[in-house]
Amino acid sequence: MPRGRPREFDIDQALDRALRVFWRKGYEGATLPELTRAMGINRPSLYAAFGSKEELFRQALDRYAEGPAGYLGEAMGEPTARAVAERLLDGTIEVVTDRRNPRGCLLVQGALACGETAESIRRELAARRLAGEAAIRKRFERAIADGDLPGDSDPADLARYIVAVMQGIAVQAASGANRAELRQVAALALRAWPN
Amino acid sequence: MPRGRPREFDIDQALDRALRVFWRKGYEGATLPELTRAMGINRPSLYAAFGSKEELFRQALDRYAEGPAGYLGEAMGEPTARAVAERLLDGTIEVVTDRRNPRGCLLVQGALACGETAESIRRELAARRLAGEAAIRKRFERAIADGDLPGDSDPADLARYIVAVMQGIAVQAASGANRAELRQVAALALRAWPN
DNA sequence: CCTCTTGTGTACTCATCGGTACATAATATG
DNA sequence: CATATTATGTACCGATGAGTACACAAGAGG
Repeated sequence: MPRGRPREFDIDQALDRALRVFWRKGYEGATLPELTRAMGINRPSLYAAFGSKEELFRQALDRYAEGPAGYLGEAMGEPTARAVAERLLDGTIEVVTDRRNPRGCLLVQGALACGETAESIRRELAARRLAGEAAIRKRFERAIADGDLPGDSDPADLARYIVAVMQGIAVQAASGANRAELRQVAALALRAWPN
Repeated sequence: MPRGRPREFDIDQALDRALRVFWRKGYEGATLPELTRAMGINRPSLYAAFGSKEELFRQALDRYAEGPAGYLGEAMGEPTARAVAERLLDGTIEVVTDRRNPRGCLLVQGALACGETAESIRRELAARRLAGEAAIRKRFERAIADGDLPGDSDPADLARYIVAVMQGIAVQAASGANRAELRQVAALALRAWPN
């Protein structure tokens, strides 16, 4: 049984709300008053529950990976490399054009406007982007073994290409591109796919 | 003859230095102490010469368009749509991997971590990105008239695609991708080009 | 030489940033 | 009921943000 006064808010819901703020504003752009207001709690409660703004951000990143960016993991389960690529692009478009979501990619948006303080945040985000790319590369390596990618394809190049297009799509969404326009981008990008 | 005490610094050089800081840190991430230090002047001189941080940023954007992003205008002069696309991708790679430059694209990086204050900056950057895309689209429309793009190609889609890849490349560069890796991305992207 | 104009440098303003001290409220355990 | 423990809310902290007032310096025109 938990001792002491019980927490009066739902910590998962609060984290979700914080994620939205970080997603919209980036790490440094999200201020504590904004965060606490969106989370419906006050400052000391935030610090008691999450430790600090930076720890809160890292937990929000984890939640992002499980939730809005979950399509990335799901895509890995597609049967062929081409299906993986299609699913990655479609998933990106779906997320960045969903009206309930901020436009753009948290891993891209979050990194900027970093004072020296947030240099560690910048590295963290770059590391997470690279980890995603590495997972895709590994999936494409398997695809070559499976025979659904030509043996002379370079899985690292293909992974980098797909990730670049995904990130480009995210930026375009932030510039105001709509779903249909982004689907055309994805379709064009897939014309380059080896077969 | 100019009246009063003469300015003791080169205003163009100072603007160049400011551009570098904005490029590296974004609009809000660039602080006045950083800016004045890089520019070699003190705060009142900055305000006297440029008006405000926001006006300084806008002037830095103009300089960016003429300087580091000048390849965009040059690319429009290429004889065919494909050559334009190649030049755009190559130019992007050149700029974002030049060791003398910050990594990434000012128009993408600058927008982030915007408090409400800087919402106008955000819009300005989105507008400039869209203006660049529109210029590319117009060039591709001409290419169709010239016959060096198939008549059933959609210039808007192609422009959006190329811009997306350019922006993706810029993000990848910020993640640490090197020139050779980005050239592979560009080569892959061009496999999708209509012929 | 005096004055007018413009640039420079120091030292300030006020707002806001992330983070916290402290008093109080709410629960579990004894 | 008493006490230990944890959460909440107010009100603060020092640091730093953008922007500026003001005294002084350097030139031009008279």
